[in-house]
Amino acid sequence: MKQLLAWYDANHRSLPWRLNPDPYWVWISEMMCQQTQIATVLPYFERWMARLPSVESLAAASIDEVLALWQGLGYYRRARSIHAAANLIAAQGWPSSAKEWALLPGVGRYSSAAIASTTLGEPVALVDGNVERVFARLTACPEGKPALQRLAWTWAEENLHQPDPGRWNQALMELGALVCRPKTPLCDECPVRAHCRAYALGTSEAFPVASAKPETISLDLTLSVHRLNGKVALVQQPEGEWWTGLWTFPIQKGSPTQKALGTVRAQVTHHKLSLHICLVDESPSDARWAEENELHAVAMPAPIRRAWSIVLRDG
DNA sequence: AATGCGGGGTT
DNA sequence: AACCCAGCATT
Repeated sequence: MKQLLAWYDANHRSLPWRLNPDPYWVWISEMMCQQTQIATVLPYFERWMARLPSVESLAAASIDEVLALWQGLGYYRRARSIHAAANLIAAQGWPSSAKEWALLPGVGRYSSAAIASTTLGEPVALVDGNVERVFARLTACPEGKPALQRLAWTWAEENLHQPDPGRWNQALMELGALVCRPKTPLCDECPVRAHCRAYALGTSEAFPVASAKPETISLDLTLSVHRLNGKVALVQQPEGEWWTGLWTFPIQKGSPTQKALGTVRAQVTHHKLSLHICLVDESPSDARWAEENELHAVAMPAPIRRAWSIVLRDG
């Protein structure tokens, strides 16, 4: 498997946090990259570093500003975790091992290993979606998700390249992202195909074996847009609701009783949301009235922002 | 080990 | 519409 490192050196993407493997940069990048594609993250990362260039500036920022910088990335709890962790780091200093990293909110087994191997050179293995797929094909693993993950972690630990764990981990993930892709893997370009059981069988695309998908749930929600004198009513979603902590128009469960101005559809994990937009005259009881021309600076989920642009166009 | 958490882009 | 993405936390 030594060919992998040479391949990585010659073919890896030049990412900001690789050019500057500072703990702050690597940590933020790992948080943004959770369940999110690299290409999506890049513009958010640049904007973030321009505004919050250090852990001290992050700790001093308001959660509203952090959420606004996060707007559009999804899984907004990550933004809250980062903000909370920044205050811990500002008070206690940087973690000095993967084990310490994993004590911070939002940092689990994968992220702690990624950060520690990259910034500290600590010999800790990791498995993400890429490594899991690489492992599944290399070994033609017939197992579904739970067993596959367990086996992949064991494999990663046994095969960690001790002299340079950070570069090795990056190389495994990069191989999964660029060559050992989910669909149409580029096996002819693979530096380790000589070791690949699925390639030998000619069935690379059959791995990893698909597991049962959760049933999609359809939900109707009514979005009440109250406008008055150039202002609009917003509510901040509480814990336990969709888009916790972000600003939205008042939301009721169910279909509207009046005719909707339009409908915005959004997919949230395995939920399919239909957001019916209704214009309302009377003022809501419990809301913040925001100037319409300041709305762009408010942290709103992407579907809500789409709903607002429909109101501006047709309302 | 299995869910819940509750987004977004790509094909 | 399905699929996947540098997962985490809780049970």
